[in-house]
Amino acid sequence: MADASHPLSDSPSGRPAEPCCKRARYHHGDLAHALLAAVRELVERDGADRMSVSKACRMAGVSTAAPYKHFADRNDILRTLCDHGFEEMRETMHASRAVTPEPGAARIAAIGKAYVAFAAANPGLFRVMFGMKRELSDPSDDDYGQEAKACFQVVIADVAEASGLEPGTEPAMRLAIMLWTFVHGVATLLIDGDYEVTEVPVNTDALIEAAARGLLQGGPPQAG
Amino acid sequence: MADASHPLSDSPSGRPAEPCCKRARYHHGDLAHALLAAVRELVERDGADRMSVSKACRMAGVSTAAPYKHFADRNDILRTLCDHGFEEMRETMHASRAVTPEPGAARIAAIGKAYVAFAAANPGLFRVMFGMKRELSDPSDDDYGQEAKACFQVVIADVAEASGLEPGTEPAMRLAIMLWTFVHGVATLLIDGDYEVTEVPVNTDALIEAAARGLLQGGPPQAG
DNA sequence: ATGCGATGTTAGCGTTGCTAACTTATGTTA
DNA sequence: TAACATAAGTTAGCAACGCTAACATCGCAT
Repeated sequence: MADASHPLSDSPSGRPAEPCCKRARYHHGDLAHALLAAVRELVERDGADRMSVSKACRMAGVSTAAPYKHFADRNDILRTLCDHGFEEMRETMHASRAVTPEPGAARIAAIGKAYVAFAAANPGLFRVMFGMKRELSDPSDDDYGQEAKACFQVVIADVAEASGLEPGTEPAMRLAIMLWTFVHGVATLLIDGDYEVTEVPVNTDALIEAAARGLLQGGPPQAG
Repeated sequence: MADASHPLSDSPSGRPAEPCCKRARYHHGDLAHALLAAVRELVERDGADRMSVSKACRMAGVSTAAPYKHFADRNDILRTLCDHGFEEMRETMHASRAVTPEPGAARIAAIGKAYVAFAAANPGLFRVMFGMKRELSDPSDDDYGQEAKACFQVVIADVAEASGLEPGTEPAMRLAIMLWTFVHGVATLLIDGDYEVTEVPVNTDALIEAAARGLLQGGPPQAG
C-alpha cells in the first residue's frame, strides 16, 4: 500500500528518455514528473477540487491507468506536489532573507512579502499546502509535514534574530507565531479574493510592514 | 437558468408538512431545508470537496434528481449554504459585541474571538465561505457576497468606535483590515491544523488579545 | 370536479477514481 | 547473446457522481 519513497523528487528528468520529441514510444520515460507538472497546472487553472487525474493523463498523453504505477492514488499525487511546494517556498523565503542582510523589522517584512508573493504566484498550490492537511495526511506516512516544519523554521530563526529574543524561547516563539499568523491571513484573504468586501484597494506590502513594526516594537504578548 | 430568489431562507419549516414522521409521502414538504441541513453536515464531516449531492439525497430520503427542482446545481446549494453561514456569523459577532459594552481593545478582541469560535465550530462551512468564492461566484448573480460585506461592516464599525478614529476614514479602514487579517489568519491556521508545525500549544485567545492591544496602540499604518 | 404547476420519480449520459488482467520495453544474468 | 524478471505502459470495466429528460403524483385554485 504505502511505498517507502517516490522514485523521483530529485532527478529533473529521468534517465531513460529525453524530455521532448518522439511521442510514439510505449514507455513515457518520465511520467511521474510529467504528471506532477500537469497536475500543478490544473490545480492552478481549475482548483484542486476540480483537478482530475484523467485530465492530467490526457495532458501527459497516457492512459488513465498509468498514474497508478507511480502514485498510490489521487491524494498521493497532491501530497507529492505539496512537498515540492514547501521546498520551493522555503527556498524562496530563504533567498529573500539574503537580500536584506541586517536583522530587524524590514527583514521580517521581506520574508513575509516572499510568503505572500509565493501564495499569489501559486494560489492553487498554496491552498493545497495549507488547507488540505486533513484530507491528505496519511497515518502510514507519519513524516508527512516535515517540509512544512522546515519552512516554519525559517521564520522562527529570523524572528528571534531580528527581535533580539533568545531563539527557541517561548516569547520568541509567540512572536514568530503572531507574525506568521498575520502574514498567512494576508495571503489567504488576498488569493481568495476576500479583501474585495472592503471595497477599497488593499496594499498588502504596507500591511505587512506595519504589522512587522507594530508587533516587533510591541514586544511579545503576555502569557495567557 | 438563474432563479431570482430561492423560496426558502426564512421559513424554518415549510407550510405543507410537519418536519418529522410519516416518511412514505410522495412529496417531502421541505426538501430545500432538509438538503441544506444534510449538506451542511456532510461539509463538516467530509469537507466540501468530498461532499456529494447524492449522499445528501440519501440522508433526506429522496432520489438524486430531486435537488434540481430547488437548486440550479451543486454550487448553488453551496452558495445558499454560504449565505446562511455569513448571516449566522454576523449574528454571532454582533452578539459577542453586546457582551462587552465598553469600546476598546477588549471589545475588539471579543469580536475576534467570536470570529475564530465560529470557524472552529464550523470549519467546513468556514472554508466554503471564505475559500470558494471564485468557484461559487456566478456572473448572473451579482449581489452574491452581500452577506459577507455586511459581516465585515460589523468589524469596521467597532474598530472605528474602539480606536477613536473617524468611521469610514482610511486610517480606520486600514486598522480594521489589519485586525481582520490577523484574526482570519488565526482562524484558518487553527482549523487547518497548521499550527501543529510549531510543535507547541497555541493559545489563540491570548494571540488575539495581544494583537488587538498591539495593533490598536501602535496606531494606524503609514500610507504606502 | 378539473386541470395545472410544483415537486417528486426512474432511466440514462458522460466523467471520474481506481482495479484487474494483459502487453511491452528494459536491463541483468547465465 | 538468449532468457527472463520486473518496471511501466495498455484496455476493459466497476461504482459513484453531477446532471438531464421524460414521466408520475400531489396540492391548490378555479
